[in-house]
Amino acid sequence: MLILNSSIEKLRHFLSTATHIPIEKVEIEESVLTETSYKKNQYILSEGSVCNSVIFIVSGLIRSYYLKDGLEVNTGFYKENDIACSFNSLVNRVPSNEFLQALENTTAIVLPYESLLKLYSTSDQWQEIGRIMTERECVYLANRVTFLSFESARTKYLNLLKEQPELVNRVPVHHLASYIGVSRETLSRIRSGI
Amino acid sequence: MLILNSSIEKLRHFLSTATHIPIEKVEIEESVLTETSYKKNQYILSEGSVCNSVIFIVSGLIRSYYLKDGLEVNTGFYKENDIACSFNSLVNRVPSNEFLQALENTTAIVLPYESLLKLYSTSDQWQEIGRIMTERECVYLANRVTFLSFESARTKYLNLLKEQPELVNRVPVHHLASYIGVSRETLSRIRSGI
DNA sequence: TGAATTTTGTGACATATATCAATTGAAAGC
DNA sequence: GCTTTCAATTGATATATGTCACAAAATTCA
Repeated sequence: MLILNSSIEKLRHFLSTATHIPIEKVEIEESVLTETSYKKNQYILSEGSVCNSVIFIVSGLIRSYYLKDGLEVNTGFYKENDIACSFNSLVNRVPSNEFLQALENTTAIVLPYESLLKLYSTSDQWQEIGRIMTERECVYLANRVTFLSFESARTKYLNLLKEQPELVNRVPVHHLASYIGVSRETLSRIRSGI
Repeated sequence: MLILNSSIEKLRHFLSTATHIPIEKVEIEESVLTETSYKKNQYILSEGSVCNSVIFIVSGLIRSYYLKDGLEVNTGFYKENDIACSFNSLVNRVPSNEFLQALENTTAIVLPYESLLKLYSTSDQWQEIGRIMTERECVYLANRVTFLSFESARTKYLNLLKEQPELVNRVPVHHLASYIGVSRETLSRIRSGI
């Protein structure tokens, strides 16, 4: 058995909860999935490659980032029960401008994009899952626009603490700083309460 | 006839182009649509109301904005061949935090959310249209995050010029300023080339 | 057409945050 | 355990951009 049943159950449970589709209607053919693991610091995707799968994280932590003037700008963190991919690259079949890298040893279930498309075309349930998951992403991104663009450094950090408190204890501070669009020095000062 | 055929054709053409679904497969039952017009400055949706429809703009211009500390922050502009709604409110059935207001006299086709859900549940084509349109929105928002958060005022304005040049000639400058997260004075100086 | 309102443009000044530099502290590797 | 690399803190300084105040255009509308 290439893939643990417990991992698949975790994925089904996650999809059901996220979409409000009853779990018994969330059917996944085991054969299209593979379980993979990534060592800390290992790259899952590099700039310039087309993202060919979505991965559901069973355990561990991944970050996405791109390079701006040679410096890393973090765009997201994905932990257990999150789905990670380079979205634009995946859906538009273009080279990714971002990297995906494991920040911790990670196990994940990989669903190839081709298989996802097949699921879409053969299953109403999956078509709906795809739409709802994408809607969720939109809502998340719209919030991110608001907070990143129109709030102070302190507010952005407080919002991060409120919305994703788990990250703060797992992700190095300089990565968090770039994720919320603040220099690491400024974030350091905010955290020390100045 | 409540609704002009030419408007419906415009909508079908738009959806076909945006999703790459052949136009003959984009079927819309006329009875679920209504054509409406809004006078300049008229409100289409107010903060606190639940957004109950998506509107396809046949002609004219609409903005969305929310209030932050009593001041307006613009979140989007929607012109001919754009779709406007308060996304989070629409898909999560919660009161909107934003306003939708016509900036020009506008005609639009209104599709109630209930009808959209019905289309989703009875038509594979529409399920796919919904998913792809949502994917497009995600890509747009992800770009917006990048530009608003990590670029200088000048770069943000230049990017706006590049990506949505039509807006610059139609939208008052102070609205553009708030849309790209810059004070109107700063934008004024950027435009005058200082 | 003329008054009133809204929009845009400039100057002076304030300030949040970035940048640079140096230090300390923690983690990784041998 | 010691060395080396990486991460976090702290201070001094620079700067982009915001804020305030006022004036000039441009629109609106009666």
